[in-house]
Formats: sequence, structure tokens, C-alpha cells
Amino acid sequence: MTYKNSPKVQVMIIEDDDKYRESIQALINESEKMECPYAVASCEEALEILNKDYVAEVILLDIKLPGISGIEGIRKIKAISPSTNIIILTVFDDDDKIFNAICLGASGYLLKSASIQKIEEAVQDVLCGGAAMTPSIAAKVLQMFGQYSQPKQDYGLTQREKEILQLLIDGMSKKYIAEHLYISLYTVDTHLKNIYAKLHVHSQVDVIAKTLKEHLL
Amino acid sequence: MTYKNSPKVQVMIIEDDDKYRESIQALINESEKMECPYAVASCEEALEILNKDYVAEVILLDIKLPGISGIEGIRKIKAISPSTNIIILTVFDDDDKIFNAICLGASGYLLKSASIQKIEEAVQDVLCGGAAMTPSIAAKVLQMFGQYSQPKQDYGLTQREKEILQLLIDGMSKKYIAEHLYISLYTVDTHLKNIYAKLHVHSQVDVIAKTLKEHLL
DNA sequence: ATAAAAATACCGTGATCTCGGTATTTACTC
DNA sequence: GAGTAAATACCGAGATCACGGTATTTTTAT
Repeated sequence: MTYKNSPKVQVMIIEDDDKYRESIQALINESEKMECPYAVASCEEALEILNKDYVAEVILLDIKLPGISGIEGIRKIKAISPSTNIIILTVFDDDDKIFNAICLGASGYLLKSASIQKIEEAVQDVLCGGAAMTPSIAAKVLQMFGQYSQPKQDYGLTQREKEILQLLIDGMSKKYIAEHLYISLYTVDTHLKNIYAKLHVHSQVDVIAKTLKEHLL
Repeated sequence: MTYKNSPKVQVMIIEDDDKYRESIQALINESEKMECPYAVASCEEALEILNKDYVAEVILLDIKLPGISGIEGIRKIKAISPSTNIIILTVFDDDDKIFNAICLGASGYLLKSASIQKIEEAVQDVLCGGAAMTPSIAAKVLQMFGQYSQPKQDYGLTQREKEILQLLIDGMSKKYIAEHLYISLYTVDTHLKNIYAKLHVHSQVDVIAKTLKEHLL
């Protein structure tokens, strides 16, 4: 594997639309900071190049590709070149795709309508360890985030009750909880009964499920 | 409540640093698109103004404030003016604060070092329903996101086993599951035993906890 | 066609849990 | 000083669970 012998940032493009690909490549090569020697139409071609001696610092990746999909491509690219930063390019802002891409370790998500300035900015950002997102994507991500941490309802659990609940979730039986807290099994039992009443449940299983589903702790 | 009688976007600033506040206000008032008639040093003052007849479209909010904190401020502002978009300004990129702010419905998160261009951009973005984040913040958010949806390990559960697991999580006892699936209680028992073996647990509580913690379904 | 995997069913024992009680001590509030 | 909330402790009956077996039928894959 040869190392970077150019002062410019090595950018690779994977995009099946010939026109768009070539146009972006040309624009990048006009930049003083970036360089794009390889612009290919499929993940297969890209993987071949990466398996040789080329090290891409940033890859602009179309999410909708023939053959290996963009999503699958992220996985494979990361496998052979973990340090490469991947920025997703797409015309769609499909929720599921965004979600998957993010989970697989993409560092950015731009709409194809983004200007070359925005792309250049995004490349710089990800090289500095940041992430690049168009505002509409960012809003979607935040929305998913907020949904996850819903307004936690207050069931009026006392400190001790929360403590016992936590130990229960950590996998302890009532018996072990009693030993762990140096109190009687009967006391744990009483606390648990009170917890049941407050959460309106009738078994440990229900308590665990409710607590974890509603992020009560 | 009077309505907007200026073509410019109404921006309010809440920031206790006099110098920074006045400087940003001046810069905003130089803009052709934005206008900032009120720039205050505390949430208390801001709430008073919002309770009168002023409608802010965007509020730039310092997260670290004397009196009502920025986080608490978001809640109160949203309460009396839900349509107002809030952009957090801060020198710190504190993880917890970001998380809380996002959950409370802030639409943006900028570092105070951001240029007036970035701020103007951010204001435009949130007015279009987008979200604005500096790349470092975006990276943190994505990181939290990825952490949450970790690579789900495959324990080799069969279809039937997953089905039973789901019912268990939904709060059914073994008895009810048997009735619901028209199979014997003994069969449910057998399936559950196999699930225990595959997940390396020894009780329903453990199964529920592991399943929900690792998002196995 | 045959082997493997999945789904089904049964039993008994000992452990654990649920829930109805009751009751005492401590700590905080009005 | 009285009242309340919280934490502690005890008991017993009936329900449920865990888990060691064993075994048959159905489905899937080679």
C-alpha cells in the first residue's frame, strides 16, 4: 500500500450517473485542496481500486447504485479501508436509508443538489472529525432522536424504588438484591409491590419491559 | 398578539455576555434578511417580552445563563411560543447539554465561534424546517445515534422463538402465550428453554432485559 | 431420499414470585 | 407535636417459573 504522495486531499467518487460523476470530478480537480484521480460507476470498481494501492481519504458515495448498493458498499469499503470517510450523496432523502447509512458509519449525508462549495466544505469537515449534513437531513435525525427520548412520565418512584428497579434490570433476583443492599428479602418484596402499584403492572417481566420501553431510569 | 409587520425575519438574542450579545445584534441588524429589535441578557427578560406582543421567529439562546438556564429556558419559551425556532449558542460542546437541548426541541446547535454568515445560514435553515448544526456537534449526534443502534448480534433465534419473545415483551405470561398461539404450555416452555440457551440467560426477566437493551427484535 | 432443524408435547421437583395482610422506625413537614 | 412519606420487616397461600429429562411430527435443505 503506497502512501499519499500528493498534498491534496484524495477524494473518490462512486456514482453511476456519468454526467453528474464527471462534472463533480472536474469540479473537484479544479479545487486547490482536493484531487480526484478515480471516479467510478460502481462499488465493485471502487473496491478493486482500494484493494490495490490507492488510499482514498474521502469517498463521495451515491446511495442508489446498480450491483452492490450504497448501503452495502459502506460496509465493504469500511472493511478494507476503515479510515476512509464516507459522504453519502443522494437525490432522495429517504428516512430508512439515512438511518442505515448513519449506523454503518457514514460521516456525512448531502443532497446531490448541493453546490461544489458545500461539498468542499463537507470534505473539510469530515477530515476534521466532524459530520456533514444538509439541514433537512439534520432535522430528520433530530426528529428521530427526540422520538427516542420521549417525555418520560413520572410515576413517583422513590429513590430506593428506583435503585431496586435498576438492580432488577441489571439481572439480579430479589434474593440477590436483598443481599446486595443488606436488607431483608421481605423488604425488597415490599418495595417491589409498591413499584408494581405505581407502574400498574403485576410482574417483574412487566416492570422490566415498561421501564426499558419508556426509559424510566 | 400582534403579527409580524416587518418583512425581515424576527430574531431575538438571549445571551448574558454584553459584548458578544451587542456585537451579534449589530451584525444581524446589518443584514437585509434579519432584524433583531430585542437582545436580552436573561430568559426572564425574554419571557416577559414574549408574553407581551412580540413574536420571535428565531431565538438565539445561550445555554449557560444566570437564573433560568438555557435548557430550562427552551421549555418555557416553547410553552408560550411553540412556533419559535430555537438555536442554541455555546462555547462548550457539552454532550449532555446537546442531548437535552435536542430532546427539548431546539432546532440548531452552533458554537459561538460561528461566523455571522453561518448564523444567517442557520436562521434560514431552521425557517425552512431544517436543522442547523456545526460539524463537530453533528458528529457527536451521529455517534450517539450509532451507539444506540449497535450491531445487533445474531443469536440464531428461530421464527417461532422470536414470535414468543415478542409476546413475552408485550406482557404475556407463558400461559397466555400458549392460549394465544393455540399450542401447549409445555411447548411454550420448551421454546423458552431454547431461547434461554441461545441468549445465555436463565429467566424471563433476563430475556426481556437483554432483548430490549440490545434491540434484538 | 435422507439428514438436520424446527416445532410440538409431556412430566415432576424445587425454586421463585405475587399479593393479601400487618407493623415498626426514621425523617420531614406543617 | 401531629401527621405523612419512606424504608424497613414478617408471614403464608397459591401461582408461576426453571430445568432436567424424553419423544414425535413437520419442514427444510442437501
